[in-house]
Amino acid sequence: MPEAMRAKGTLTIYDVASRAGVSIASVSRVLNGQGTPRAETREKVMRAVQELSFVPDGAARALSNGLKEVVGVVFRRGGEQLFEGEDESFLFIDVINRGIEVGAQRHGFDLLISSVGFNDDNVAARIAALAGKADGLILHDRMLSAVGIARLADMVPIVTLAGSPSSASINVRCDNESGIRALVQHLVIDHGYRSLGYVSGRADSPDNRTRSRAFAAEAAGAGAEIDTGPAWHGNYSAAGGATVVTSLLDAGRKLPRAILCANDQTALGVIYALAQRGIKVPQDVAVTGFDDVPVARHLHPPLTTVRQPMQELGARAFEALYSRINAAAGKPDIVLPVQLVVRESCGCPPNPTALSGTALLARDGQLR
Amino acid sequence: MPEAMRAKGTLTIYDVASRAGVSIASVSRVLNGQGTPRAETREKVMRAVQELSFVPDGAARALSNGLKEVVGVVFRRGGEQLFEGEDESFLFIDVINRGIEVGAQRHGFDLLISSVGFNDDNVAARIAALAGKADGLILHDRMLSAVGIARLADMVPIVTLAGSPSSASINVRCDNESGIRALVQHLVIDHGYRSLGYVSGRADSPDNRTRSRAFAAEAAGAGAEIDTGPAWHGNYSAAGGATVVTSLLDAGRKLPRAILCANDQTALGVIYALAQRGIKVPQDVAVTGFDDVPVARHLHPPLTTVRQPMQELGARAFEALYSRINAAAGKPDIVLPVQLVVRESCGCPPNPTALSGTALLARDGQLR
DNA sequence: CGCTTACCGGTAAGCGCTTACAGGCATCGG
DNA sequence: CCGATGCCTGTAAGCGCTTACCGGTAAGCG
Repeated sequence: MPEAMRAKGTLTIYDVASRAGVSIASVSRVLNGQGTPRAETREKVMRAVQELSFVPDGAARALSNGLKEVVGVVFRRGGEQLFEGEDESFLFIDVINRGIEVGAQRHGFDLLISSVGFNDDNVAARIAALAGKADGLILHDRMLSAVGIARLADMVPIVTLAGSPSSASINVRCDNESGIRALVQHLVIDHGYRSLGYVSGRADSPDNRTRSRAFAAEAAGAGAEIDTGPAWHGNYSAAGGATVVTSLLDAGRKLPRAILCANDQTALGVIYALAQRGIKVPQDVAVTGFDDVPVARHLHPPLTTVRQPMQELGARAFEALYSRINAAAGKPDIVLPVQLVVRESCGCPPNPTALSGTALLARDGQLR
Repeated sequence: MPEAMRAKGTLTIYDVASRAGVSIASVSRVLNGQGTPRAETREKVMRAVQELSFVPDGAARALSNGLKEVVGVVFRRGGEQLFEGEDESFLFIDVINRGIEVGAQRHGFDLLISSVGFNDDNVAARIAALAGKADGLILHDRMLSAVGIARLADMVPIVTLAGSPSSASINVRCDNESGIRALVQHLVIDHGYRSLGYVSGRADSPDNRTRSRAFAAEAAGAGAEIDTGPAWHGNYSAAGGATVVTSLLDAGRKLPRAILCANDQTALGVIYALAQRGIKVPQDVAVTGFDDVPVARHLHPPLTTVRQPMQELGARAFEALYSRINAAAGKPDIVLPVQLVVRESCGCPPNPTALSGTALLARDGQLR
């Protein structure tokens, strides 16, 4: 395959050196600001670089100094059948990635992106290949088993998002417990709802497990009844949320006064299914989400949820990885605060200052 | 800086070779399926690779065979002040990127992502650095001047999105002319509107120029009056669209019966500003967008617009780049078809089968 | 005026991998 | 039974860059 870039007369540091009339070492030194080149030398080199519009080869550089300045990011891309509006789901991931990128750029790193389909066979192989091209990896939720992560982790530094910390990898997540607590308290104390249900996310998601556990604990603490069981298992998708409601209703079960959902997507489906059956939100049943994805405010009614600082989640993940790449150790479990966002799906009145739909607002500075 | 990954006992092909009791050449051959290694040799190598969980270094590989299997993607990230809901704007770019990635993965390539802020100083330098790490570059709209692109293009293959083709670079765009034509005809012929206005995008955008020109030509052809002038210059943002309407109104100008917007974001702002002044859409003034971003259907009223095949735009951009990387030439100007999406902002009645809000629909297969 | 000291710049050795080339061994034919 | 013919496998060169090391020149000092 060498014919690939050979075709274009690849220019190298040698070309620059000979044009500038100096040695390749000098060129390298000027380009990297090492040593103390004489002003004249520096100028000759710079001129040659300009004239040839030379760009040093990243691969050679990486090979030589053992640093690629690249971080790999791996995530799942959606499944096959989607709810309309579910396109937005990738927004969640994309916003986090944007945050990673912001952090990365501060250190001259770039992001090497690789998504994995839900039924791709060779996930581990693909991730390994990515690892070979990067200095470290950031894995979104549920990409690899714990052992998979462990194995990978002694090849390259690893940071997981919404996973679990391990001896070898760092995890970054938001404060699920506080978010659920705020939600439960708002529903039970402020609204006085006595019965609650929780539509879970995927069973293998640490975030989901934490939220689920926090839900049970908080509800008990607040003295509310909770409705649980396998019928309440969702999978983070809108379709999953809709299915839960539909089958609950078909089984003749009475719904609790308020339903908490594992994430906003699920809430979207729950609200839809409720509407299908003529059940009013929030008059008959209140519904809440988790994440505060951008569509949340466009739903009818606007969704009460918990905002995760998504950009910052990404930025912190990069920072953690970066220090790990530089051999610095750091806390293996990074937890970011969340914020309750009260809209109308919980039963609160419309907030007159925040028009849903197309309001003109300066954006709250989430990060930086 | 060599201490970076040196810290982790970097394992190399030599380690694998000695553990397997063969030469590094054999290891390489097995790993790449070159030559005809004996079954026994292959097995010994594979076992050693497994046991050590060895992953070949991408940089060394790239240096050796002149192919990094990485494409760089560069785009602008939004400015500072945004409309609420404008977050979605990056969805447009992200969907295209997703398309690029799908195409890339088919050939074992990964995406190296780099966004550029609106007032970053050293854009050219950053892009050049990226070029050094990739086999080719895909540039989103308005990243670099024509000469900038030309200079870059004799370093690495370049594909631009929504730009202009040049002797050195390939461009991929959608069929703006047809989209505008469909819109104008729908408004003039189907609805009978006789006066039209066009809120433009940024003046330096080829897409915008094409749309603007097509608008004038089609309107003239259809016998409609058009309202133009500097007051109609927007900039692709919602704020820009709102400003156009507001200043038109403040200047006491009468609005045309229908307003076409350069993109959906602009339409969002136009609809907002109109609502502010108590002007009804579509009863008083019809409004249309361009792009069909996911929020378009959530607006009030749902936005009539032109759908760009965003995923496919990305996929095609990659394919073009890929063949260019392999020295194959190809058409320098790739144009993809668009589709008129009629909703309610043009004055059409609600479509009962397509509920806005949270309808449950299988998604129309845009691409694969 | 000659020697030390500093400062630059050049030479060359790798970084981990692919692959052209050549050598070894076994098999097959004469 | 010996030479020819392949089929594998190993050796080594080189991809483009960084940097340790060393030699040369000029400046500083006695």
